[in-house]
Order: sequence, then C-alpha cells, then structure tokens
Amino acid sequence: MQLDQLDRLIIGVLLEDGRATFAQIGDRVGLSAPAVKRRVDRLVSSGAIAGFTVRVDPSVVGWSTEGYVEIYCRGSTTPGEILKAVDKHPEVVSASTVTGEADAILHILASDIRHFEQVVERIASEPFMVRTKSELVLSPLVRREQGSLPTDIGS
Amino acid sequence: MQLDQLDRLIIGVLLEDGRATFAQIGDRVGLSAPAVKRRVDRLVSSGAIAGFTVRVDPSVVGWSTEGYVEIYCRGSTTPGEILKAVDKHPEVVSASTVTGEADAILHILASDIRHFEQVVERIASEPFMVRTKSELVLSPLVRREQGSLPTDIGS
DNA sequence: TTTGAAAACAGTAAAAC
DNA sequence: GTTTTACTGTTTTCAAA
Repeated sequence: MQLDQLDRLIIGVLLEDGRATFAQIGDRVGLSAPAVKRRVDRLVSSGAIAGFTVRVDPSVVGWSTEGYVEIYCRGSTTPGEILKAVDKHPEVVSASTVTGEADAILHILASDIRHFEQVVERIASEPFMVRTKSELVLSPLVRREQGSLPTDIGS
Repeated sequence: MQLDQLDRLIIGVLLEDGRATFAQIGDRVGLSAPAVKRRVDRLVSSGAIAGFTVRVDPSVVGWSTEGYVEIYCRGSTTPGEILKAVDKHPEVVSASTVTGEADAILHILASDIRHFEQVVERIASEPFMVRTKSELVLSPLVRREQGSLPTDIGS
C-alpha cells in the first residue's frame, strides 16, 4: 500500500499515542475526525498498521531475562526453515536473517536464566542447527522499538 | 509497582489490542468498565504501562534498512556513557549492555544503507569507542516485540 | 480498598452533502 | 474532504462489599 504525507503524519501521532482520539489526531494533522477514522481504518485493513499495543517494560511483567542469540546453520538451510523453527517459541520476540558470519539473530525474552537456556537448547536441537552464540542483556539502555518515522515527520 | 493477576490479565489483553475498550477488557477479565479504567489509569501513572502505540512494519513507513551493531568500548566506559552516546540517535531503537566479547548491542533502523552507515560512523566516532561490528538484516522473520506474558496468562 | 451502577460527558461511526 | 446525528464508550459520582 502507498502512504501519502497525511497517512505518515497519522502514523506518527499513533506511534506516540496509540489511543489518541480521531479528533486529537485530526487537530495535529489538519483533518476532521471522520477523515482520520477513514484513513486509520484503511491503514488497518490494508495491513500498513498491523495493530495496536501497549508499551510495557518486560521486566515489570515478568520477562526478567533477555538476550540475543546468533544462530549458525547448515549451508542448505532456508529462511523459511529458520522461521518455522523459531516462530513456535513465544519467547522469540524477533528473528532476522543477517549478513556476516551468523545466519540469523534472535531476540529472546525469558522469565529467568533457566528458562532462557531451555529455549536456546530447544532451538539448538533443530536438525539444521550447527551452533548458537548467546549474549545475555545486562542492562537495557534504550528501548524505543520504533518511536518515530524517517525524516522525523510526525513529531 | 506490584501487579496482581487482574493487572496482568488486563496488560495481556492490551498487548493484543491496545485500543480495546474498557468494557471489552472487562468482559475478558471479569470486571466492569470503570474498574478496568481505574486499573489502567493506575498502571499508566505508576509507569508499569509506558504508553500505547501502533504496530507498524518499519519498511512500510520508510525504515527499509535495519541492522544490529555490536560495540566494543575502552575498559573504563560506563553504561551511562554508552547510553548518552546512542540515545541521541533516533535511529537506535534499542541498546543494551551484554555479556560476551562486545560491550553492547544496538538495534538500528535507517532509511537506507547510506543512512545506516552514517549513524554507525557517528557512533563509532565517540571517544570511548574501540570498534563496531555490524550485521545487516536480510529478511525479518519474526517481529513480535512482546506479544505475550510469561506463563501465557492473558491469552 | 476496590468494586459496580448510573448519569453526564466525550468520542465513534454512518449518514448526509 | 466536512458536517450532522445517533450511537457507543468514557469518566465521574456514589453506594456497597
């Protein structure tokens, strides 16, 4: 889907406050509430907006252990196989294939170190896995997970 | 702040749908709308809920280049110094000090490779920096950034 | 303390243009 | 795209568990 400037402005406002009313958004982007609603509905149904959530500090809610795991796979492994293997674990909050030595990097949230180890072991036991390299998070410094838009439209 | 089971259930619903009405949340957790509102207000003012946002695919909105950057610092570098250096870049969506060889790992969103390189170079030019190691994302496989709660309460 | 019910208020959604 | 209007959700008050 193609976004115009107004769509980008609306998304910018919603990134800051996902519960902003259509009238509040309209005030900031120069549109009436119904016009904003129609655009938001269109952005949601087209998939440009995947959904709405709440921002919660993982540790507050019980995810007190966090880490990044680089995975190294057999040469023949496809991204689809990696996806299938990691997607079944809710503890894997993100996974991407990457350039460099590793084939993919996973971001994992667990309730404690034992839990973290269990998840990594279950992933490491996949047939295509060669080895894993874990880096446990000591202290989270920045956690924005997308706070703004390129060129800072929308702030 | 201490969360009870109802707070956790409410957060679980809001993680799935950050724009759920108080009545909808109430139906799922067994509370009236005003009771839910009071709890959500308390969770927000206590900071347990940091805010509400929209889930957007970064590439849809113009962040088409993504990568992880491991940074290696002088032995005397504090987490505070790293935070100060990376927090000024809106492209850094997360940063954490980690175990292992690297001192910290950054997650960066940029509009293109040139932009990505500029951000890494600006960070690499900090006085305490020894070296950086970048891994560019090829394909994002999983992007949940926190979809559930430990023990899967709230689903 | 925290909850539920009711009422006043504000926002949403579907018409109209 | 805006305006209007009926409807739904929010927010406050107050009484009760």
